[in-house]
Parts: sequence; C-alpha cells; structure tokens
Amino acid sequence: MPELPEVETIRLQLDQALKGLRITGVEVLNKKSFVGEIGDIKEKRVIGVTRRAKITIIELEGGVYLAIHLKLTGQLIFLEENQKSKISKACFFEIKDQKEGPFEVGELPNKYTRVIISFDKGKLFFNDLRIFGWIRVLRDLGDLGEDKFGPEANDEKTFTLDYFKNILAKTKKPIKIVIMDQKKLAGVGNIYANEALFQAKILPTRKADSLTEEEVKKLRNSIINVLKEAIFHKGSSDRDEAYRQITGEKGTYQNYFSVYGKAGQKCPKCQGTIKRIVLGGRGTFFCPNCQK
DNA sequence: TGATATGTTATCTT
DNA sequence: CAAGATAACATATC
Repeated sequence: MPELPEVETIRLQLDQALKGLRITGVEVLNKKSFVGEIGDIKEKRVIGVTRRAKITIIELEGGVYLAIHLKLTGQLIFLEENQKSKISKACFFEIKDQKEGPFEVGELPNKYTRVIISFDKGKLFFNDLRIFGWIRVLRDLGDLGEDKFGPEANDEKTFTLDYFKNILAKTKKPIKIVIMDQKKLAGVGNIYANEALFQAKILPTRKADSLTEEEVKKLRNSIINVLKEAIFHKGSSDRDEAYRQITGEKGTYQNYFSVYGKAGQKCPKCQGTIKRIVLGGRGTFFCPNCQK
C-alpha cells in the first residue's frame, strides 16, 4: 500500500514535524522491526526527512540516517507532546465514525506498535501489523543499495522518455510487472500501476516491448500524473489498507480510483465492466473495453 | 475454510 | 545464465 504518494506524504509531514528535534530515546517492542544500534542515534538532532523509492529517510546530525520501510502494513504516527489530547481526539473520532479495525490508530501505543522513537518534543510510533516493515540505522545511504532503484517515477527530469523507451524495449514481461519493478522505476506499486495503465488505455498484460512510441509516451505521462494527483490527495487508504498520515488520518485518493479494487463495477469511461485477473501474484484491474 | 491483502526478495522452474 | 514465475515473510478479514 504505501507506494510513492503515501511515502512522500509521510516524508513531507515528518520533515515539518521532526526538523530540529532531538532523539531522546528509542523503545524497540519488536526486535525484527529495528536493525542497528540505538546508541548511534540517541541525542542526535533531525536535519531533515527525505525519500528514496518507498523508503523514508530521517537524516540525523553526524552523518547518521534512519531508513524506514513500511512494506504492507506499516504506519508512522507522530504525537506532538503538547498536542497529545487534540490528536487523540481526532483518532477517537475516526474510530467512532468508521468501522473499527486493526489499522485505526486509536490510543498509542497500540497492539501493533513495534518501535517508539521519543523526541524532546513528541513521540513517533512505528506500527506494523504484519511485521514486514523495518527501521534501519545507516551510516552510509549507499547501504540501501542505490543500484536497487531506478529513477523516481514522479520526477520527469530523471524519468525521461528515452530512458523509459529503452527499458521497455528490453523485455517481454507484462508492462504492469515492468513499471512495478523498483530497479527500473522507483515508487510505483500495485494500485498506481493499475490506475496509470487505465489512464493510458493500455492492457496490463501487454508485453513491454510491444508498446508503440505513442503508448510509451502516454504511459509515462499517466504514471507521472497519477502519482502527482495522489500526492495532492495525501495518498490512498482504501478499505483494508493500513496507510495513514502522521496524524492518523486517512488519505483520500481512494475516492478517485478508476479501476483498483473495482472488479464487477462499471468502467467510469465506457459501459464496460472492470475485470480482475492475477498478474505476478497481484490483483490486477482493468477495463477490457477501454484498454488495448 | 479458502481466498485475498498494498512490498520485497529468496528460491524455484523454464 | 537469464528471465519469468512463485513462495515466503505474519496476520487479519471476508
């Protein structure tokens, strides 16, 4: 779930919330969720928060970084010390208003809180139901493995048309698999791959090297566009999705989905019906009428 | 009970 | 060896 727009939303909010704060302590409630020495980050101030692909990177003074991957069910929730009551109320409201589930934040820490990072003014809670996510202490950003990531999918400067043409021409894999491959393009996950292919009117099953120049151009525009729209709407928190903003609030881009999770429903552009297949083990949604 | 679930990677299989 | 497919990670919901 947390794909580029969700991580970017969290990054922006964390950058505002944490900049200048000092880490006063770290509680690791689940060993698998934290890799590194607490001593390396204690008493260090936050310089800023950046992002690479779907990884949030908290830069600390002294050349130390906290890299965080939320994987499928991770959340980062920040409670400012002096606003605790206000934020708790917002979370409480959310539970009352909507169906209660494992992903509603409620009181903190909760059952799924794996790591708590305390600052001189507030606490950051890392919640993760399925424990696939992690926080790592890094001395060198290269330890993330730069070669593991292609250009950022929302950055038209590095994600160029020429680059896109080149990587697509090199493989016969289904186009959806290719645009979700972080080594080739960083940030696109299942939701936005489905949505971008719909916007570009291209079937997810099409072999990558079969796309015409026109289609490649259209798909690149659709990817950039859908990611920017989703960032504007602070990401998506569809029904069973864990993603929350750092306040505990949902994103709203799920209200703008055309095909994702809509099997059996009407296509928003024609009279066809959205179909679901499995591609690379993932739910894949498309309109067989609009997408060619 | 079986199918499904957003990400990533190890491990098959071809 | 490379490309492609699938299982695995841990847990919950429908």
